[in-house]
Amino acid sequence: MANKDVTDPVRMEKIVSLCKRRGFIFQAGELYGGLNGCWDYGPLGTELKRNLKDFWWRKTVQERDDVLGMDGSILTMEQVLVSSGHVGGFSDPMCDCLLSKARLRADQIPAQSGKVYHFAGATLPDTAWKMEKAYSVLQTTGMDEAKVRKTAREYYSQFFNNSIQDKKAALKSLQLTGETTEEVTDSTSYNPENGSLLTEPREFNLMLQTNFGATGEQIAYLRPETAQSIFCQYKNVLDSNRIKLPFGIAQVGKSFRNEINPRNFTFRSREFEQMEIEYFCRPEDGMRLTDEWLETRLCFYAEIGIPREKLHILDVPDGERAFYSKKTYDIEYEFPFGIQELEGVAYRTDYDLGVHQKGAGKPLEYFDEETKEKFLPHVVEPSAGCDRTVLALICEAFDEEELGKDDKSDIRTVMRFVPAMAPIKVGIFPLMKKNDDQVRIAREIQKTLQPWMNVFYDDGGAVGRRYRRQDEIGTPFCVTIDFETLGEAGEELKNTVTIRHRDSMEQERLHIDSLLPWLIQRVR
RNA sequence: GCGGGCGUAGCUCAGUGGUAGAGCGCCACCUUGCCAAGGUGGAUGUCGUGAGUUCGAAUCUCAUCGCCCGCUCCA
Repeated sequence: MANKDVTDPVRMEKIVSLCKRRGFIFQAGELYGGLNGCWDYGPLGTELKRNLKDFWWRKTVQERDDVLGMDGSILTMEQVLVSSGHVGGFSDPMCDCLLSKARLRADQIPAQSGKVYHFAGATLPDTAWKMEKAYSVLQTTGMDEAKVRKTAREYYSQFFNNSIQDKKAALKSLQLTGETTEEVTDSTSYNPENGSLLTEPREFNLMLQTNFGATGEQIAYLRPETAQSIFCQYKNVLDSNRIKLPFGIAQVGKSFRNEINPRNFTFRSREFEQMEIEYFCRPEDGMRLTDEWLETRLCFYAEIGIPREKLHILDVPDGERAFYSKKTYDIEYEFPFGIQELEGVAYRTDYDLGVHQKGAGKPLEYFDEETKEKFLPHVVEPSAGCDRTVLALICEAFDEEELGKDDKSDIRTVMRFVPAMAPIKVGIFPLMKKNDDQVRIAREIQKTLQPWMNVFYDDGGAVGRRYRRQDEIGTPFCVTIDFETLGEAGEELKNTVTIRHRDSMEQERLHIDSLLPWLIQRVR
Protein backbone atom coordinates (compact mmCIF):
# COMPACT_ATOMS: atom_id res chain seq x y z
CA MET A 1 0.00 0.00 0.00
CA ALA A 2 3.05 2.04 -0.20
CA ASN A 3 2.65 1.23 -3.90
CA LYS A 4 1.52 4.00 -6.12
CA ASP A 5 -1.71 2.31 -7.04
CA VAL A 6 -3.17 2.52 -10.48
CA THR A 7 -6.82 3.45 -10.13
CA ASP A 8 -9.73 3.56 -12.54
CA PRO A 9 -12.60 5.55 -11.01
CA VAL A 10 -14.66 5.45 -14.20
CA ARG A 11 -14.62 1.66 -14.24
CA MET A 12 -15.54 1.59 -10.55
CA GLU A 13 -18.49 3.91 -11.15
CA LYS A 14 -19.78 1.62 -13.88
CA ILE A 15 -19.48 -1.35 -11.54
CA VAL A 16 -21.33 0.38 -8.71
CA SER A 17 -24.01 1.46 -11.15
CA LEU A 18 -24.43 -2.07 -12.55
CA CYS A 19 -24.63 -3.46 -9.02
CA LYS A 20 -27.58 -1.26 -8.25
CA ARG A 21 -29.26 -1.50 -11.64
CA ARG A 22 -29.21 -5.28 -11.72
CA GLY A 23 -29.78 -5.89 -8.03
CA PHE A 24 -26.42 -7.01 -6.73
CA ILE A 25 -25.84 -4.41 -4.01
CA PHE A 26 -27.87 -1.52 -2.61
CA GLN A 27 -27.05 1.01 0.02
CA ALA A 28 -28.59 0.14 3.39
CA GLY A 29 -31.38 2.47 4.44
CA GLU A 30 -31.36 4.20 1.05
CA LEU A 31 -35.06 4.96 1.38
CA TYR A 32 -34.25 7.20 4.33
CA GLY A 33 -31.12 8.77 2.92
CA GLY A 34 -28.73 5.91 3.52
CA LEU A 35 -26.63 4.61 6.37
CA ASN A 36 -22.95 5.31 5.98
CA GLY A 37 -20.80 2.20 5.69
CA CYS A 38 -23.65 -0.29 5.49
CA TRP A 39 -24.86 -2.21 2.44
CA ASP A 40 -27.64 -4.61 1.51
CA TYR A 41 -27.25 -7.40 -1.02
CA GLY A 42 -30.04 -7.68 -3.56
CA PRO A 43 -31.22 -10.93 -5.14
CA LEU A 44 -28.20 -11.50 -7.39
CA GLY A 45 -25.64 -10.27 -4.88
CA THR A 46 -27.06 -12.63 -2.29
CA GLU A 47 -26.72 -15.59 -4.65
CA LEU A 48 -23.16 -14.58 -5.50
CA LYS A 49 -22.17 -14.23 -1.87
CA ARG A 50 -23.84 -17.50 -0.98
CA ASN A 51 -21.95 -19.25 -3.77
CA LEU A 52 -18.68 -17.87 -2.43
CA LYS A 53 -19.38 -18.86 1.16
CA ASP A 54 -20.61 -22.32 0.18
CA PHE A 55 -17.53 -22.91 -1.95
CA TRP A 56 -15.21 -21.70 0.81
CA TRP A 57 -16.94 -23.99 3.31
CA ARG A 58 -16.75 -26.94 0.96
CA LYS A 59 -13.05 -26.44 0.28
CA THR A 60 -12.12 -25.55 3.85
CA VAL A 61 -14.28 -27.83 5.99
CA GLN A 62 -16.09 -30.42 3.92
CA GLU A 63 -13.18 -31.56 1.77
CA ARG A 64 -10.60 -31.59 4.60
CA ASP A 65 -10.54 -33.86 7.61
CA ASP A 66 -8.38 -31.55 9.74
CA VAL A 67 -10.78 -28.59 9.87
CA LEU A 68 -14.07 -28.40 11.79
CA GLY A 69 -16.71 -25.72 11.57
CA MET A 70 -18.39 -23.58 14.14
CA ASP A 71 -20.77 -20.64 14.29
CA GLY A 72 -20.25 -18.33 17.23
CA SER A 73 -22.43 -15.74 18.86
CA ILE A 74 -22.08 -12.21 17.58
CA LEU A 75 -22.79 -10.69 21.00
CA THR A 76 -19.57 -11.00 22.93
CA MET A 77 -18.79 -10.75 26.64
CA GLU A 78 -16.68 -7.83 27.64
CA GLN A 79 -14.18 -10.11 29.46
CA VAL A 80 -13.40 -11.94 26.24
CA LEU A 81 -12.46 -8.71 24.55
CA VAL A 82 -10.60 -7.40 27.55
CA SER A 83 -8.37 -10.48 27.43
CA SER A 84 -7.93 -10.27 23.67
CA GLY A 85 -6.87 -6.64 24.03
CA HIS A 86 -9.75 -5.19 22.03
CA VAL A 87 -11.12 -3.32 25.03
CA GLY A 88 -8.70 -0.68 26.15
CA GLY A 89 -5.57 -1.87 24.50
CA PHE A 90 -5.93 -0.91 20.90
CA SER A 91 -7.19 2.62 20.90
CA ASP A 92 -5.82 5.79 22.40
CA PRO A 93 -7.81 8.91 23.20
CA MET A 94 -7.00 11.62 20.69
CA CYS A 95 -7.34 15.40 20.71
CA ASP A 96 -7.61 17.61 17.66
CA CYS A 97 -6.09 21.07 17.48
CA LEU A 98 -8.91 23.53 16.80
CA LEU A 99 -6.59 25.70 14.74
CA SER A 100 -4.20 23.49 12.80
CA LYS A 101 -6.47 20.38 12.89
CA ALA A 102 -3.47 18.30 13.93
CA ARG A 103 -4.45 15.14 15.78
CA LEU A 104 -2.52 14.44 18.97
CA ARG A 105 -2.51 11.49 21.31
CA ALA A 106 -3.92 12.80 24.61
CA ASP A 107 -1.41 10.91 26.72
CA GLN A 108 1.50 12.47 24.86
CA ILE A 109 0.55 16.12 25.42
CA PRO A 110 2.91 17.69 27.96
CA ALA A 111 1.31 19.43 30.93
CA GLN A 112 1.67 23.19 30.50
CA SER A 113 1.21 26.14 32.84
CA GLY A 114 0.71 29.79 32.12
CA LYS A 115 -1.76 32.51 31.26
CA VAL A 116 -4.80 31.53 29.22
CA TYR A 117 -6.76 34.06 27.18
CA HIS A 118 -10.45 33.18 26.80
CA PHE A 119 -12.58 34.70 24.07
CA ALA A 120 -16.35 34.63 23.71
CA GLY A 121 -16.41 35.21 19.99
CA ALA A 122 -15.54 37.58 17.18
CA THR A 123 -17.19 40.19 14.97
CA LEU A 124 -16.39 41.98 11.75
CA PRO A 125 -17.02 45.74 12.01
CA ASP A 126 -19.35 47.20 9.34
CA THR A 127 -20.72 43.77 8.45
CA ALA A 128 -23.36 41.44 9.82
CA TRP A 129 -20.82 38.68 10.35
CA LYS A 130 -20.28 37.47 13.85
CA MET A 131 -19.29 34.24 15.51
CA GLU A 132 -20.23 33.36 19.07
CA LYS A 133 -18.05 30.47 20.01
CA ALA A 134 -15.78 30.18 23.04
CA TYR A 135 -12.12 29.75 22.29
CA SER A 136 -8.93 29.94 24.32
CA VAL A 137 -5.23 30.32 23.74
CA LEU A 138 -2.45 29.46 26.14
CA GLN A 139 0.31 32.03 26.16
CA THR A 140 3.27 29.74 25.60
CA THR A 141 6.84 30.87 26.10
CA GLY A 142 7.92 33.42 23.55
CA MET A 143 4.34 34.48 22.75
CA ASP A 144 3.39 38.08 23.35
CA GLU A 145 -0.20 39.26 23.71
CA ALA A 146 -0.39 40.31 20.09
CA LYS A 147 0.57 36.82 19.00
CA VAL A 148 -2.09 35.31 21.27
CA ARG A 149 -4.78 37.53 19.75
CA LYS A 150 -3.52 36.80 16.25
CA THR A 151 -3.88 33.08 16.95
CA ALA A 152 -7.45 33.67 18.13
CA ARG A 153 -8.27 35.78 15.05
CA GLU A 154 -6.94 33.04 12.81
CA TYR A 155 -9.15 30.57 14.61
CA TYR A 156 -12.29 32.65 14.10
CA SER A 157 -11.37 33.43 10.50
CA GLN A 158 -11.97 29.75 9.68
CA PHE A 159 -15.66 30.49 9.96
CA PHE A 160 -15.73 33.24 7.33
CA ASN A 161 -18.45 32.54 4.83
CA ASN A 162 -18.67 33.27 1.14
CA SER A 163 -20.15 36.71 1.61
CA ILE A 164 -16.73 37.88 2.73
CA GLN A 165 -14.76 38.67 -0.39
CA ASP A 166 -11.38 39.77 0.93
CA LYS A 167 -10.52 37.24 3.60
CA LYS A 168 -7.10 38.71 4.28
CA ALA A 169 -8.50 42.16 4.98
CA ALA A 170 -11.27 40.64 7.08
CA LEU A 171 -8.73 38.76 9.16
CA LYS A 172 -6.96 42.03 9.89
CA SER A 173 -10.08 43.92 10.96
CA LEU A 174 -11.59 41.02 12.93
CA GLN A 175 -12.57 42.09 16.45
CA LEU A 176 -12.34 39.62 19.33
CA THR A 177 -15.05 39.82 21.98
CA GLY A 178 -15.35 38.92 25.66
CA GLU A 179 -11.66 38.56 26.40
CA THR A 180 -10.77 37.29 29.91
CA THR A 181 -7.62 35.75 31.29
CA GLU A 182 -6.86 32.94 33.72
CA GLU A 183 -3.77 31.32 35.17
CA VAL A 184 -3.66 27.55 34.63
CA THR A 185 -1.21 24.93 35.86
CA ASP A 186 -0.42 21.54 34.35
CA SER A 187 -3.08 21.75 31.67
CA THR A 188 -3.14 19.34 28.73
CA SER A 189 -5.88 21.20 26.92
CA TYR A 190 -3.59 23.29 24.70
CA ASN A 191 -1.45 22.50 21.70
CA PRO A 192 2.24 22.94 22.66
CA GLU A 193 2.96 23.96 19.07
CA ASN A 194 0.73 27.02 18.84
CA GLY A 195 -1.12 27.40 22.16
CA SER A 196 -4.50 26.71 20.57
CA LEU A 197 -7.25 25.02 22.51
CA LEU A 198 -7.64 21.32 21.74
CA THR A 199 -10.85 19.32 21.59
CA GLU A 200 -11.66 17.17 24.60
CA PRO A 201 -9.81 13.84 24.43
CA ARG A 202 -11.96 11.53 22.41
CA GLU A 203 -11.86 7.77 22.76
CA PHE A 204 -11.81 6.33 19.28
CA ASN A 205 -14.03 3.43 20.04
CA LEU A 206 -13.39 0.95 17.30
CA MET A 207 -15.98 -1.54 18.46
CA LEU A 208 -19.76 -1.42 18.38
CA GLN A 209 -21.48 -1.85 21.69
CA THR A 210 -24.95 -2.79 22.76
CA ASN A 211 -26.87 -2.88 26.01
CA PHE A 212 -29.19 -5.49 27.43
CA GLY A 213 -30.68 -6.72 30.68
CA ALA A 214 -33.89 -5.41 32.24
CA THR A 215 -32.60 -1.86 32.55
CA GLY A 216 -29.97 -2.09 29.88
CA GLU A 217 -27.26 -2.08 32.49
CA GLN A 218 -25.28 -4.93 30.96
CA ILE A 219 -23.09 -4.25 28.00
CA ALA A 220 -21.94 -6.55 25.27
CA TYR A 221 -19.94 -5.93 22.15
CA LEU A 222 -20.70 -6.91 18.62
CA ARG A 223 -17.66 -9.00 17.85
CA PRO A 224 -14.91 -7.16 15.99
CA GLU A 225 -13.67 -10.44 14.50
CA THR A 226 -14.94 -14.00 14.37
CA ALA A 227 -11.63 -15.28 15.74
CA GLN A 228 -12.30 -14.75 19.43
CA SER A 229 -15.23 -17.14 19.62
CA ILE A 230 -13.00 -19.80 18.07
CA PHE A 231 -10.25 -19.25 20.63
CA CYS A 232 -12.78 -19.31 23.45
CA GLN A 233 -14.33 -22.56 22.23
CA TYR A 234 -11.09 -24.18 21.18
CA LYS A 235 -11.06 -26.43 24.25
CA ASN A 236 -14.70 -27.50 23.84
CA VAL A 237 -14.17 -28.33 20.19
CA LEU A 238 -11.04 -30.30 21.04
CA ASP A 239 -12.75 -32.20 23.86
CA SER A 240 -15.85 -33.07 21.90
CA ASN A 241 -14.28 -34.18 18.64
CA ARG A 242 -11.45 -36.72 19.07
CA ILE A 243 -9.13 -34.60 17.00
CA LYS A 244 -5.37 -34.12 17.24
CA LEU A 245 -2.99 -31.33 16.37
CA PRO A 246 -2.64 -29.92 13.85
CA PHE A 247 -6.28 -29.03 13.27
CA GLY A 248 -8.33 -26.00 12.40
CA ILE A 249 -11.66 -24.46 13.33
CA ALA A 250 -13.41 -22.54 10.60
CA GLN A 251 -16.13 -19.96 10.80
CA VAL A 252 -18.07 -17.74 8.45
CA GLY A 253 -19.93 -14.88 9.98
CA LYS A 254 -20.56 -11.23 10.60
CA SER A 255 -18.20 -8.93 12.43
CA PHE A 256 -18.49 -5.24 13.21
CA ARG A 257 -16.04 -2.39 13.43
CA ASN A 258 -16.73 1.24 13.98
CA GLU A 259 -14.81 2.34 10.92
CA ILE A 260 -14.02 6.02 11.15
CA ASN A 261 -14.13 6.40 7.44
CA PRO A 262 -16.01 3.79 5.38
CA ARG A 263 -14.84 4.00 1.77
CA ASN A 264 -14.74 2.34 -1.59
CA PHE A 265 -18.22 0.87 -1.95
CA THR A 266 -18.52 -2.26 0.20
CA PHE A 267 -14.78 -2.58 0.68
CA ARG A 268 -14.60 -0.93 4.07
CA SER A 269 -17.90 -1.35 5.89
CA ARG A 270 -18.97 -1.17 9.50
CA GLU A 271 -20.66 -4.54 9.25
CA PHE A 272 -18.88 -7.23 7.28
CA GLU A 273 -18.59 -10.94 6.94
CA GLN A 274 -15.42 -12.90 7.52
CA MET A 275 -14.33 -16.37 6.48
CA GLU A 276 -11.76 -17.39 9.05
CA ILE A 277 -9.72 -20.43 9.97
CA GLU A 278 -7.79 -20.70 13.18
CA TYR A 279 -5.35 -23.51 12.57
CA PHE A 280 -3.82 -24.91 15.78
CA CYS A 281 -0.41 -26.55 15.62
CA ARG A 282 2.81 -27.39 17.41
CA PRO A 283 5.00 -24.31 17.91
CA GLU A 284 7.74 -25.59 15.62
CA ASP A 285 5.30 -25.98 12.69
CA GLY A 286 3.88 -22.47 12.75
CA MET A 287 6.13 -20.81 10.21
CA ARG A 288 5.91 -23.69 7.74
CA LEU A 289 2.12 -23.91 8.00
CA THR A 290 1.80 -20.18 7.43
CA ASP A 291 3.51 -20.62 4.07
CA GLU A 292 1.41 -23.68 3.27
CA TRP A 293 -1.83 -21.88 4.06
CA LEU A 294 -0.80 -18.97 1.88
CA GLU A 295 -0.42 -21.37 -1.03
CA THR A 296 -3.74 -23.10 -0.27
CA ARG A 297 -5.50 -19.77 -0.20
CA LEU A 298 -3.97 -18.59 -3.45
CA CYS A 299 -5.24 -21.75 -5.14
CA PHE A 300 -8.68 -21.00 -3.74
CA TYR A 301 -8.71 -17.57 -5.34
CA ALA A 302 -7.66 -19.03 -8.68
CA GLU A 303 -10.59 -21.47 -8.48
CA ILE A 304 -13.16 -18.76 -7.91
CA GLY A 305 -11.86 -16.75 -10.84
CA ILE A 306 -9.36 -14.35 -9.31
CA PRO A 307 -6.14 -15.10 -11.14
CA ARG A 308 -2.81 -15.20 -9.38
CA GLU A 309 -1.45 -12.31 -11.45
CA LYS A 310 -4.11 -9.94 -10.11
CA LEU A 311 -3.09 -10.79 -6.53
CA HIS A 312 -0.18 -9.26 -4.67
CA ILE A 313 1.43 -11.02 -1.77
CA LEU A 314 2.67 -8.61 0.84
CA ASP A 315 5.10 -10.12 3.34
CA VAL A 316 4.31 -7.65 6.11
CA PRO A 317 7.67 -6.43 7.46
CA ASP A 318 8.76 -6.21 11.09
CA GLY A 319 7.24 -3.24 12.82
CA GLU A 320 4.15 -3.18 10.62
CA ARG A 321 2.72 -6.46 11.83
CA ALA A 322 0.46 -6.73 14.86
CA PHE A 323 2.72 -7.05 17.87
CA TYR A 324 1.78 -10.69 18.52
CA SER A 325 2.41 -11.87 14.98
CA LYS A 326 5.65 -13.52 13.92
CA LYS A 327 4.74 -13.60 10.24
CA THR A 328 1.91 -12.10 8.23
CA TYR A 329 1.09 -12.26 4.56
CA ASP A 330 -1.48 -9.91 3.13
CA ILE A 331 -3.17 -11.17 0.00
CA GLU A 332 -4.08 -8.07 -1.97
CA TYR A 333 -6.18 -7.65 -5.09
CA GLU A 334 -5.96 -5.00 -7.80
CA PHE A 335 -9.28 -3.26 -7.27
CA PRO A 336 -10.16 -0.40 -9.62
CA PHE A 337 -9.66 1.90 -6.60
CA GLY A 338 -6.23 0.52 -5.81
CA ILE A 339 -4.42 -2.52 -4.51
CA GLN A 340 -6.20 -3.54 -1.33
CA GLU A 341 -6.22 -6.43 1.11
CA LEU A 342 -8.55 -9.39 0.65
CA GLU A 343 -7.12 -11.72 3.23
CA GLY A 344 -4.45 -11.89 5.89
CA VAL A 345 -2.58 -15.09 6.66
CA ALA A 346 -1.09 -14.47 10.08
CA TYR A 347 1.02 -16.59 12.35
CA ARG A 348 -0.34 -15.46 15.74
CA THR A 349 1.88 -17.72 17.87
CA ASP A 350 0.25 -18.74 21.17
CA TYR A 351 -0.78 -15.17 21.91
CA ASP A 352 -4.53 -15.72 21.74
CA LEU A 353 -4.76 -18.94 23.75
CA GLY A 354 -2.25 -17.42 26.15
CA VAL A 355 -4.29 -14.33 26.93
CA HIS A 356 -7.51 -16.30 27.31
CA GLN A 357 -5.84 -18.88 29.54
CA LYS A 358 -4.62 -16.07 31.72
CA GLY A 359 -7.79 -13.98 31.50
CA ALA A 360 -10.17 -16.83 32.29
CA GLY A 361 -7.77 -18.52 34.68
CA LYS A 362 -8.36 -21.89 33.05
CA PRO A 363 -5.76 -24.10 31.40
CA LEU A 364 -5.94 -24.32 27.62
CA GLU A 365 -2.91 -26.49 27.09
CA TYR A 366 -2.81 -29.42 24.77
CA PHE A 367 -1.48 -32.77 25.94
CA ASP A 368 0.38 -34.69 23.28
CA GLU A 369 -0.14 -38.41 23.95
CA GLU A 370 2.86 -39.46 21.92
CA THR A 371 5.51 -37.12 23.26
CA LYS A 372 3.87 -36.71 26.69
CA GLU A 373 4.32 -32.95 26.31
CA LYS A 374 1.91 -30.31 27.56
CA PHE A 375 1.94 -27.00 25.71
CA LEU A 376 -0.12 -24.15 24.38
CA PRO A 377 -0.76 -24.68 20.66
CA HIS A 378 0.30 -22.01 18.21
CA VAL A 379 -2.14 -20.58 15.69
CA VAL A 380 -2.02 -19.80 12.00
CA GLU A 381 -4.94 -17.66 10.91
CA PRO A 382 -6.06 -17.33 7.28
CA SER A 383 -8.72 -14.65 7.59
CA ALA A 384 -10.56 -13.59 4.45
CA GLY A 385 -13.00 -10.76 3.99
CA CYS A 386 -16.14 -12.22 2.47
CA ASP A 387 -17.67 -8.96 1.23
CA ARG A 388 -14.31 -7.85 -0.10
CA THR A 389 -13.99 -11.08 -2.01
CA VAL A 390 -17.49 -10.66 -3.42
CA LEU A 391 -16.48 -7.19 -4.53
CA ALA A 392 -13.30 -8.59 -6.08
CA LEU A 393 -15.37 -11.20 -7.93
CA ILE A 394 -17.60 -8.45 -9.29
CA CYS A 395 -14.67 -6.22 -10.28
CA GLU A 396 -12.82 -9.10 -11.89
CA ALA A 397 -15.89 -10.31 -13.77
CA PHE A 398 -16.89 -6.92 -15.16
CA ASP A 399 -16.04 -6.55 -18.83
CA GLU A 400 -17.13 -4.34 -21.68
CA GLU A 401 -16.61 -6.02 -25.02
CA GLU A 402 -16.54 -4.08 -28.26
CA LEU A 403 -18.68 -5.95 -30.77
CA GLY A 404 -19.15 -3.22 -33.36
CA LYS A 405 -19.62 -4.50 -36.87
CA ASP A 406 -19.52 -2.35 -39.95
CA ASP A 407 -19.79 1.20 -38.68
CA LYS A 408 -22.20 0.48 -35.84
CA SER A 409 -20.77 0.45 -32.38
CA ASP A 410 -22.04 -2.15 -29.96
CA ILE A 411 -20.66 -2.61 -26.47
CA ARG A 412 -21.56 -5.83 -24.71
CA THR A 413 -21.40 -5.69 -20.92
CA VAL A 414 -20.48 -9.13 -19.58
CA MET A 415 -19.91 -10.35 -16.06
CA ARG A 416 -17.45 -13.16 -16.57
CA PHE A 417 -18.01 -15.05 -13.33
CA VAL A 418 -16.69 -18.59 -13.22
CA PRO A 419 -19.84 -20.76 -13.45
CA ALA A 420 -19.52 -21.89 -9.82
CA MET A 421 -19.87 -18.28 -8.64
CA ALA A 422 -22.50 -17.11 -11.14
CA PRO A 423 -25.78 -16.15 -9.41
CA ILE A 424 -27.82 -17.72 -12.20
CA LYS A 425 -26.45 -20.74 -14.02
CA VAL A 426 -28.69 -20.93 -17.05
CA GLY A 427 -31.22 -18.84 -18.92
CA ILE A 428 -34.09 -20.73 -20.58
CA PHE A 429 -35.76 -19.17 -23.60
CA PRO A 430 -38.40 -20.26 -26.05
CA LEU A 431 -37.29 -18.75 -29.36
CA MET A 432 -40.80 -17.50 -30.08
CA LYS A 433 -43.07 -16.54 -27.26
CA LYS A 434 -46.15 -17.25 -29.38
CA ASN A 435 -45.16 -20.83 -30.10
CA ASP A 436 -47.00 -22.94 -27.56
CA ASP A 437 -44.83 -26.01 -28.06
CA GLN A 438 -41.61 -24.07 -27.52
CA VAL A 439 -43.02 -22.45 -24.39
CA ARG A 440 -44.25 -25.79 -23.05
CA ILE A 441 -40.86 -27.48 -23.56
CA ALA A 442 -39.02 -24.49 -22.09
CA ARG A 443 -41.18 -24.66 -18.96
CA GLU A 444 -40.53 -28.40 -18.70
CA ILE A 445 -36.78 -27.83 -18.89
CA GLN A 446 -37.09 -25.13 -16.25
CA LYS A 447 -38.84 -27.57 -13.91
CA THR A 448 -36.21 -30.24 -14.53
CA LEU A 449 -33.26 -27.97 -13.80
CA GLN A 450 -34.67 -25.94 -10.91
CA PRO A 451 -34.00 -28.48 -8.14
CA TRP A 452 -30.33 -28.43 -9.11
CA MET A 453 -29.48 -24.85 -9.86
CA ASN A 454 -30.73 -21.29 -10.23
CA VAL A 455 -32.34 -20.83 -13.62
CA PHE A 456 -34.07 -17.89 -15.26
CA TYR A 457 -36.94 -18.19 -17.69
CA ASP A 458 -37.38 -15.34 -20.14
CA ASP A 459 -39.60 -14.98 -23.18
CA GLY A 460 -39.59 -11.23 -23.61
CA GLY A 461 -38.39 -9.54 -26.77
CA ALA A 462 -35.86 -10.77 -29.31
CA VAL A 463 -33.71 -13.67 -28.24
CA GLY A 464 -30.52 -11.68 -28.80
CA ARG A 465 -31.71 -9.16 -26.29
CA ARG A 466 -32.39 -11.89 -23.77
CA TYR A 467 -28.85 -13.22 -24.25
CA ARG A 468 -27.43 -9.78 -23.55
CA ARG A 469 -29.50 -9.36 -20.42
CA GLN A 470 -28.06 -12.61 -19.08
CA ASP A 471 -24.53 -11.52 -20.07
CA GLU A 472 -24.89 -8.48 -17.87
CA ILE A 473 -25.61 -10.59 -14.79
CA GLY A 474 -23.02 -13.22 -15.65
CA THR A 475 -25.19 -16.22 -16.53
CA PRO A 476 -22.71 -18.64 -18.16
CA PHE A 477 -25.19 -20.58 -20.31
CA CYS A 478 -28.44 -19.98 -22.12
CA VAL A 479 -30.71 -22.67 -23.53
CA THR A 480 -33.00 -21.81 -26.43
CA ILE A 481 -35.88 -24.02 -27.46
CA ASP A 482 -36.32 -23.47 -31.19
CA PHE A 483 -37.93 -24.95 -34.28
CA GLU A 484 -35.29 -27.67 -34.54
CA THR A 485 -36.34 -28.80 -31.06
CA LEU A 486 -39.82 -29.37 -32.44
CA GLY A 487 -38.47 -31.51 -35.26
CA GLU A 488 -38.93 -29.02 -38.09
CA ALA A 489 -35.37 -29.56 -39.34
CA GLY A 490 -35.59 -33.32 -39.32
CA GLU A 491 -35.71 -36.17 -36.86
CA GLU A 492 -32.03 -36.05 -35.92
CA LEU A 493 -32.36 -32.55 -34.42
CA LYS A 494 -35.69 -33.21 -32.74
CA ASN A 495 -35.53 -32.73 -28.93
CA THR A 496 -32.21 -30.94 -29.14
CA VAL A 497 -31.75 -27.37 -27.91
CA THR A 498 -29.33 -24.56 -28.56
CA ILE A 499 -26.76 -23.95 -25.83
CA ARG A 500 -25.26 -20.52 -26.01
CA HIS A 501 -22.01 -19.77 -24.20
CA ARG A 502 -21.66 -16.44 -22.44
CA ASP A 503 -17.96 -15.81 -22.97
CA SER A 504 -17.55 -16.87 -26.60
CA MET A 505 -21.16 -16.27 -27.68
CA GLU A 506 -20.83 -19.57 -29.53
CA GLN A 507 -23.66 -22.03 -29.82
CA GLU A 508 -23.91 -25.79 -29.87
CA ARG A 509 -26.74 -28.30 -29.91
CA LEU A 510 -27.49 -30.71 -27.13
CA HIS A 511 -30.19 -33.31 -26.58
CA ILE A 512 -32.66 -32.30 -23.87
CA ASP A 513 -31.98 -35.50 -21.94
CA SER A 514 -28.26 -34.75 -21.59
CA LEU A 515 -28.83 -31.13 -20.54
CA LEU A 516 -28.89 -31.69 -16.77
CA PRO A 517 -25.69 -33.77 -16.49
CA TRP A 518 -23.97 -31.45 -18.98
CA LEU A 519 -24.79 -28.42 -16.85
CA ILE A 520 -24.14 -29.97 -13.43
CA GLN A 521 -20.66 -30.90 -14.56
CA ARG A 522 -19.96 -27.29 -15.51
CA VAL A 523 -21.62 -25.14 -12.87
CA ARG A 524 -20.26 -26.54 -9.62
C1' G B 1 -12.57 13.51 12.15
C1' C B 2 -10.52 17.62 8.45
C1' G B 3 -10.53 19.93 3.40
C1' G B 4 -12.60 19.97 -1.66
C1' G B 5 -16.44 18.32 -5.23
C1' C B 6 -21.36 16.41 -5.83
C1' G B 7 -26.84 14.90 -4.88
C1' U B 8 -32.95 16.05 -10.46
C1' A B 9 -36.89 9.30 -13.19
C1' G B 10 -34.24 2.48 -12.32
C1' C B 11 -29.28 4.33 -14.84
C1' U B 12 -26.47 8.55 -17.25
C1' C B 13 -27.37 13.49 -17.09
C1' A B 14 -29.63 18.63 -19.02
C1' G B 15 -32.28 22.38 -16.62
C1' U B 16 -29.47 28.93 -12.25
C1' G B 17 -35.85 32.37 -9.40
C1' G B 18 -41.74 31.51 -12.99
C1' U B 19 -45.85 24.67 -16.06
C1' A B 20 -40.44 18.76 -14.21
C1' G B 21 -37.06 17.32 -19.03
C1' A B 22 -33.91 13.97 -22.58
C1' G B 23 -31.46 9.37 -23.84
C1' C B 24 -31.23 4.52 -22.33
C1' G B 25 -33.87 1.02 -19.31
C1' C B 26 -38.79 -0.80 -17.67
C1' C B 27 -44.28 -2.43 -18.72
C1' A B 28 -48.23 -3.71 -22.54
C1' C B 29 -49.44 -4.79 -27.54
C1' C B 30 -47.57 -5.43 -32.61
C1' U B 31 -43.22 -7.02 -35.33
C1' U B 32 -39.11 -10.44 -34.88
C1' G B 33 -36.59 -18.03 -37.49
C1' C B 34 -30.48 -17.07 -33.03
C1' C B 35 -26.97 -11.95 -30.41
C1' A B 36 -28.97 -4.95 -28.22
C1' A B 37 -30.95 -0.03 -30.27
C1' G B 38 -38.23 -1.71 -35.38
C1' G B 39 -43.57 0.32 -34.54
C1' U B 40 -47.59 2.02 -31.17
C1' G B 41 -49.04 3.11 -26.38
C1' G B 42 -47.78 3.52 -21.00
C1' A B 43 -45.88 4.05 -15.86
C1' U B 44 -42.23 6.41 -12.80
C1' G B 45 -40.04 12.05 -9.47
C1' U B 46 -42.27 15.34 -2.41
C1' C B 47 -35.56 17.80 -7.73
C1' G B 48 -31.48 13.68 -0.94
C1' U B 49 -34.02 15.60 3.77
C1' G B 50 -35.49 19.79 6.95
C1' A B 51 -35.80 24.87 7.89
C1' G B 52 -35.23 29.97 6.01
C1' U B 53 -35.42 34.17 2.18
C1' U B 54 -39.22 35.28 -1.70
C1' C B 55 -45.60 36.73 -4.48
C1' G B 56 -43.05 32.30 -6.24
C1' A B 57 -37.24 27.86 -4.87
C1' A B 58 -34.75 22.06 -8.38
C1' U B 59 -32.34 27.03 -8.70
C1' C B 60 -30.47 31.60 -3.29
C1' U B 61 -29.04 30.86 2.41
C1' C B 62 -28.33 27.59 6.64
C1' A B 63 -28.44 22.86 8.78
C1' U B 64 -28.51 17.69 8.15
C1' C B 65 -27.90 12.88 5.59
C1' G B 66 -25.43 10.38 1.71
C1' C B 67 -21.77 9.67 -2.42
C1' C B 68 -16.81 10.71 -4.71
C1' C B 69 -11.55 12.60 -4.25
C1' G B 70 -7.37 13.98 -1.00
C1' C B 71 -5.63 13.77 4.21
C1' U B 72 -6.25 11.03 8.92
C1' C B 73 -7.30 6.23 11.01
C1' C B 74 -7.37 0.93 10.42
C1' A B 75 -6.38 -3.98 16.74
